[in-house]
Amino acid sequence: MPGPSAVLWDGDVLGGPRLASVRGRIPPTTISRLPIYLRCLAAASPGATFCSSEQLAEIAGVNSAQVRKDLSYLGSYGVRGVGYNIAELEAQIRRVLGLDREYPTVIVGAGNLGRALARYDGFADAGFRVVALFDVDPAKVGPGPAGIPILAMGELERVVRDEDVAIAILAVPASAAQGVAERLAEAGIRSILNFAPTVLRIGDGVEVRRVDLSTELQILTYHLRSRLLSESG
Amino acid sequence: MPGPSAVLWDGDVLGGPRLASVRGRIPPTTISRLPIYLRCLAAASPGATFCSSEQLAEIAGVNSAQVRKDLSYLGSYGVRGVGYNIAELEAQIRRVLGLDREYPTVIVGAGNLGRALARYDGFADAGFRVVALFDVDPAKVGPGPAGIPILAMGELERVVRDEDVAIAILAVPASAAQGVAERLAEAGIRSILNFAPTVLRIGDGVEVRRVDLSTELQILTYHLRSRLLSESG
DNA sequence: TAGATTGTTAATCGATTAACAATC
DNA sequence: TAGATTGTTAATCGATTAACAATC
Repeated sequence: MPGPSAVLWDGDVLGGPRLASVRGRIPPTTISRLPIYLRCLAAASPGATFCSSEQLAEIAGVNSAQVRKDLSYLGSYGVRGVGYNIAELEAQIRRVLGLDREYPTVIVGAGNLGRALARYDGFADAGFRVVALFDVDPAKVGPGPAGIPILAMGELERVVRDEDVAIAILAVPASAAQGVAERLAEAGIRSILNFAPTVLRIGDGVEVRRVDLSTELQILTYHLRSRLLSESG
Repeated sequence: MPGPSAVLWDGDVLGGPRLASVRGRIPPTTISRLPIYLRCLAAASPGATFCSSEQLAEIAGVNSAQVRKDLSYLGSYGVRGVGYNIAELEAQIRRVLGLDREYPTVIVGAGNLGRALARYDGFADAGFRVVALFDVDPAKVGPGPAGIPILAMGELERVVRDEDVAIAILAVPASAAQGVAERLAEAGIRSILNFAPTVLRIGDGVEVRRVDLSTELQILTYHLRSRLLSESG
């Protein structure tokens, strides 16, 4: 086993004995594709044991060289002439993404979006357990959707501590987002999924990902418009 | 005026006389930042007339050289030594993104997410008018959220035609997404915002953007895990 | 062995950013 | 003019992809 100074971090810390280590940084673009591959593998033919990069690329809608390069960052899970062992590869991707445990999650903002997200099955399916919703409006406090309680904002720090919450989903108005994000960071949250249409300014210790619904639509209209112009021009 | 062969497309087609043309392709990464800039400009100090690339960069959370490069693709809207005229720049970004008109939009899937999206103010604020929701479940057909009707899937083609719908928001289960996307394409929809956790395989004539909620959370867990490992390692 | 497919190299492509001349 | 800031160039960085040797 190499000394700790030889590796940046080591996939074997949580992994099984059969599996090679993950060495060095995995590029962000690769990370963002791993969940897609995971889903494609889960959807692969039930009987199959192996899956080629070509097949995976076809389902995921990417280039097969990209699949091979992406997977090479995880270590060697392919068999030349055969393909990738589906079960092994799935396990390794889950391990690299940290999906071999459950993540207590809170949703801040119990408006339309927050409540819909609380009911969204996809989160639970992927191992994200929503332990509570929070809202500034005292009238909303009480039993919430899908059996998840809606709590007062004052409870935030206590719940984060008691339930060991690592992830917060931010579904508050843009005007409130920055303030709430700062409170979450202060309470010890290290990961925020931000649905508020605003750029959060927060320390490096907190990872923020933004899901910006209007922005996505506006990018679509750019293409609609340019297609229109090229047709009429 | 240059001949049509000299430009790929021309921002003046819908633009005012004062404004320079947009020539050539705007890089996708730039397009995806334009909505952010637009929001930052709208949020800029109400009294101000000009805004520097440095200020804009600060609010948008990007490098100021990037702001200048991005904006340079739109033509020359800055004044050296002064900054960008906020109102002019806003107008030009809206024009480039095609936001100088309204877009009739449909939401397919009247589940939790579809209904929450129908109620989401951000869409209407940005000029996206949701004309109808659609659902396979006949029991859901009838008056829907925010005064928007829930219609049977059979009505899809008629509504798309009659209301000149260009954008569809896909909020159906993954298993149904591909089939619905093909119907939408067939009906003449050119832009799809896909919330179903699946990669759509569809012709080049249809622009698809994916919003993948579980994937976003899984990217967060990757960083949580690697932070955990580097702390304990 | 012959056929298939990986893992990796090297080329290409595109995006970011520092630096600075142009110019308000 | 002096100070400020743009617009653009060139350097750097990172991501994609074709090609192919390694090898099952």
